[in-house]
Amino acid sequence: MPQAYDPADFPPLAVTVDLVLMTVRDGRLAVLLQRRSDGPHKGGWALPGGFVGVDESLDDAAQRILAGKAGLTGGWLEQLYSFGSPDRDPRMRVVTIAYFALLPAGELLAALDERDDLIIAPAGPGETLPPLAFDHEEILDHAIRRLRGKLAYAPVAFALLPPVFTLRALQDVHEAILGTRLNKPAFRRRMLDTGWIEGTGEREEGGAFRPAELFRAKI
Amino acid sequence: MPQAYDPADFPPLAVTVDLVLMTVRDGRLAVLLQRRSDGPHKGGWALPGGFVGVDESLDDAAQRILAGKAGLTGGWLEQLYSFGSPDRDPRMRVVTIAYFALLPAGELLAALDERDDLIIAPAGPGETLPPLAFDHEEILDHAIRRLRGKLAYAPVAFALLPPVFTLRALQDVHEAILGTRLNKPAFRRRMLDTGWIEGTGEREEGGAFRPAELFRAKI
DNA sequence: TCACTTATATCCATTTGACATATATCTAGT
DNA sequence: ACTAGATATATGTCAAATGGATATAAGTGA
Repeated sequence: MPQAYDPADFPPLAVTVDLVLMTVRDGRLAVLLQRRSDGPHKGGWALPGGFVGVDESLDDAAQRILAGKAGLTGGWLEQLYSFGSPDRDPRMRVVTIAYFALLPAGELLAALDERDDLIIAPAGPGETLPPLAFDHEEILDHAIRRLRGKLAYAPVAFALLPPVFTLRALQDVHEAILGTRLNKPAFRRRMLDTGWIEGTGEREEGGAFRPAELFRAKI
Repeated sequence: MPQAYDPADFPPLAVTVDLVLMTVRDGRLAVLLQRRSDGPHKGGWALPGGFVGVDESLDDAAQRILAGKAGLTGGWLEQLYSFGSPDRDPRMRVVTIAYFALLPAGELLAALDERDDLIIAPAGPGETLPPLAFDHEEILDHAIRRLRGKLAYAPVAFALLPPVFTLRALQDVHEAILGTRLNKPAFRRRMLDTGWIEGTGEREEGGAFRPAELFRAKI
C-alpha cells in the first residue's frame, strides 16, 4: 500500500460481520443463534459473526462466517444494514455490517447436528425469542422486515426450499414469513405469472390424495 | 471502556461515511460532487465523505458531513449500503457506509453559493457524469436505484420540493427520477390516494393559465 | 363410494391507463 | 371594456388489467 496513512490519522474502529441466517422449519420462520462462550453476555444468545480481515471484502467475510457455522455456501446471501452505535459493544467501538442469509431447513439441520452451541430459534410473528446480546434484536428485526418486503418482488423463497417443491410448500414458506394466510388459487396464479418457476412434469408421491405437481425455480 | 481489546487483536480498518446528496434541478436528477484537494484522484470528482469519529454513531457522522457541505439538516437522510472491497482505496483498507440524502434544489443552491469545490452534476438516466474517484460510481448507482425503488411506496419526493408545491411540480420530480413520462390524471389520483398530501386551498400565481392548487405533504 | 387435496374456472370488486371534457386564467384584438 | 383564443389545471368516463373469493372438476388411497 503506497502512501499508507499513519494509523494515528484515523480513529481505530473494529469492523465485524454479523449474520442473520434464517430458515423455515415446520411452517415457522426461524433464525440461527450461537451461544456466547465469553465476553459480554457470556452464556447468552447472539447472532453468529466475526471480524472482517484486512484483505477480505465484506461479502467474503460473510461467506466465510456462513461456511464456518453451517458448512454451506448455497442459499441466499445479501448485505442487510450496518450498525454502529458507539455503545453497542461495551468493550470498544465496533461497527458491524449485518448480512442476511437463507437456507432450506434440511440443509441447515444436517450441517448443525454436531454443534451444541448453535440453535435454530423460531422467530416468526408471534414467537418469543430468548433475549439477544448487544443490539442483535434490532438487527434481527431489520432482517425479518427485509425478508417480508422482498418476498413479493424477489425470488427469495426458493432459497428456503429444496430444488424441487410443490406449490403448497412454496405457499407455506410465504405464509410463515408473512404471518398471514394466503388465498390458494390467487397465490398459484401469481407465482406462475412471475415466471420464476416451471413445472417438472413429475408429481409428489405418498399422499392419500391427488398428488401435487413438482416445480423448480427457473434460473 | 472496561475489558478493552488489545488493538492487536483486531484488524485495523478505517471507517468512513460517504454521502450521495441528490436533488432535482430544472427537471433533472443531480448529485453533489466535491473536487478532491489531495490524495488519490487529486483534482477529480468524488462523493463528499469523512471518517467516522470514535464516539459518533454512523447516522451522526452522516448528519455532520451533510451539515458541513450544505449547511443544512432538513430533507431526507438514510443509510444506503456499505462498501468494503480491500482495494477500493489504494492507501489503506477503508470500509465506507454510504448514505443517501435528498434536498430541494433551492436550499442546496443557496447553501452552496460560496463553495467552488462543490458542484451539482446531472445524474439522471441519460446524463453523463465526470469520472468519479474510487468506487463512487458504483455507490451512486446504488443510490439512484434505491431512490427509484422507494418512490412508489415511500414519501421521498417531498424532500426534493419546497413545503408547498403543485401536483405538476411533484410529477416533474417523479418523472426526473424515473426517466419516464407519467399519465397526469392517473398520477394525480394515485398521489391523492396515498394520503401523503393535502390541499392548502391556496393557488399558484403568475401563470398565463388556470392556476394550480398548492399542496403540502402531510405528517 | 368417500375423504382429502390439487387444479382450474368463474365471478366480482378494485385498480390503472387512456382519452375526453369542463374550468380558470392571461393575452391579444376590436 | 369586452370578447375570442391559447394554455394548463381539474375531473369524469370507459375499458383493460389485477387480485380476492368461491365453486367445481380431477386424481389418489382407504
